[in-house]
Order: sequence, then structure tokens, then C-alpha cells
Amino acid sequence: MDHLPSWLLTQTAAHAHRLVGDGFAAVGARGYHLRLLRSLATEGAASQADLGRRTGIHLSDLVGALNELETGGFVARSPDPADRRRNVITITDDGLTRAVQLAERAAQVQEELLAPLAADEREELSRLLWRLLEHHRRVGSVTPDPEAAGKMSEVAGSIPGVRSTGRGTR
Amino acid sequence: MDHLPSWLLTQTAAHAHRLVGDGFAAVGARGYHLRLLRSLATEGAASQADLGRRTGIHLSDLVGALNELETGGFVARSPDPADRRRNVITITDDGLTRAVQLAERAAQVQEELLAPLAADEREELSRLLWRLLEHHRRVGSVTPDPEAAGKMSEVAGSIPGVRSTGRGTR
DNA sequence: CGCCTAACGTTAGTGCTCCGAACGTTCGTT
DNA sequence: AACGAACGTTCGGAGCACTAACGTTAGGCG
Repeated sequence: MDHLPSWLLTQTAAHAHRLVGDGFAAVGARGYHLRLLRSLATEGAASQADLGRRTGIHLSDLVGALNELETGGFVARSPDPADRRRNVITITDDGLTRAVQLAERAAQVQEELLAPLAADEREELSRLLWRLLEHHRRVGSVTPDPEAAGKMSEVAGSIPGVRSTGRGTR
Repeated sequence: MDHLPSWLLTQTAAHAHRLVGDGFAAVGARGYHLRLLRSLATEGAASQADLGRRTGIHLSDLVGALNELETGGFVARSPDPADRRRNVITITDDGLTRAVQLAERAAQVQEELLAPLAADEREELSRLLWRLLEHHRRVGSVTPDPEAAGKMSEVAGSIPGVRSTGRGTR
């Protein structure tokens, strides 16, 4: 059982995902909410497009998440007078409270997730993961990928039921 | 931007997921296939239920994955004469070749994923992740969770569009 | 000014992974 | 013989990431 790192990653991530998901579902939220509220709280109001860029959330998913936050009263969507294309997203007082609540919840989950690790190990883990993220973010954003797309379908179609997704490289 | 470990995990996992997904889609496969073929190759033939337990793949997803592998000729499904409920899943020669191919593909992806890390750092990362997995696997299997389920809905329903999933603790 | 491009917000739909519920079949045990 | 358990299967749903397409608005340029 020589497990590949990517397997370890996706597996642990699945656990993390489950823990976070359950923890958030218990208060009627999900991961996107905290990400968005945190960004709004720390980096200020923004248009949806900006928010998407800041949080890495896809624009099409942003709509739904913001709808939820808006109907919850955690966020206000108001048209930008300076640019009528834009919606300005502002965090409300309730939203700030909510952000704190979710952050606490998330912290609990961290504790649960990292339980078997000592403090310095946790730091080490975060450091390593951070390095990976940094690297792939650089590569991902820099490369417009003119050729990677071509490689995608080179050997495709070995199995009937499965087709090449055409999911972009970024 | 003090990023939480779970965020780092899910983010890096997302990258890993994307890399693996694309890498496998290029040859018309997906993650399940390698997991299954590896298990069959190293631990031998098994019934579907056993396979599911071995690989951690949900039985309902197993069916589809095995269908794909079967139509690809990588795996044979034959009824167990000793127990007519059971299907015995055997890996074919093509399946072994396929397993090697996918493993290579996976290895490439590892290289890409872990590019910024030195060898000893990669080991450290694997070690830490492994510890987390071990821990949660133990906890997850031992706990039948009589009370956790109850907590799940305690504060639910803050937001209309989102409901408590009731997704099991394991 | 008119045209065209680019950005913006939105909707709809796909894919993968993980999960729960239900059904019909078969096996063991009692 | 009857019952509970395991097995394989199908259906559906959640979460996250992503593509495609559309209508709207802003700006640059001839």
C-alpha cells in the first residue's frame, strides 16, 4: 500500500471537506459563505467579479452563494451608481457576526481535523500546503495554456462511458 | 490572510483533483479506476462489497465504475458459484496493463503537483497526511455516533436555501 | 455619433466525488 | 419455514469546480 501523495491529499481533503461541510451545515451555511464573508470583512466591499477574483470562487457559483447570504441578511447587494453593470456587495452587521460565528465553527473543525498533530507539525503542514498553493497559483494564472488543451484529447476515449471533460486547465 | 489549514487542504486538494482528473480524463479514465485496479492487482479478486470496503468507494458508485472497467475489458465480472449473491471481480491482463498505465499517469501528476517541494519535504507531507488519515479512519470506524447525529440539526436553517444535509459522520 | 470590444451579472447545465434510501435477491441461523 | 443480514443495483442529491451562452452596460476608436 504505497499511497500516492495525491491520494493522501484528496482523501484527507475529503475528511476535511466532510468535517467542514457538516459543521457548517449544522448552522445552515457552507464553505463559500465563510470565504465570502471573510473577504468582505477584511478586504472591504467589492463587485461580484472582484469578489470572485479575490476568493477564487467561480462567478456562476458566486451568484447562488450571494443570494443565500443576501436572503440571510448577511450581505447587501446594491447597484453601483458609478457603473450600472456592477453590483456592490457590502457586508452587514449581521454578516460580521455571522463571519465570526462561522470562523469559530471552522476553528473547531481545524482542531478536530488536526487533532493527532502537534503544534509544530500543524505549522509544518500548513507551510508545505501553502508552498504548493503558491506554486500552482503562479503557474495557473501565468499560463494561458495554448498547448495543454491540445494534449487533453490525445489519447481520449479508451472507455465508452467516459469522455474527456474538456475542463479547462484553469 | 491567515488561512485555515482546512482551507489549505481543500484548496490544494482541489488542485490535485483537477490535475488528476485532467490527467486521467486524457486517457479516458478517472480516479476510481486506478483505485480499483490497484486493489485488484495487489490484493486479488473480490466481491463488489469487499472491493468497496477495500477501496473506500461507495457501493453505489462501484457499480458504475465497474461497468466502465468491464466494458473496457479491464475487469471481469463473474457470478460466484459458491454464493449466488456475489459477483467476483477479476482483473484481466489488459487491466493489469491499464493499471500500470494509470499508475504512471498518476506518478506524473504527483511530480507536477509536488514540483515545488524537495524530496524530504514530500515525505514529510505524506507522513503528516497519513497520520491524519489514520486517526480519522480509526475514529470514524469506531464511533457509531449515537449523539453526533442529534447535534447536526441543532442550529440548522439559518438560511433558506441551505438545509442540513444529514450526511453521516461516516 | 455609431460601432465594437470587453467586462459584468445571470442562468443553465456538466463532471467528479461522496453519500443515503430503497428494492429484489440470496444466504445463514434459529 | 421464517427472519435478519449481506449483496448488487438503481435513483437521487449535495458540494465544489467549471463551461457556455445571453443580455446589459461602459469605453475606446474611427
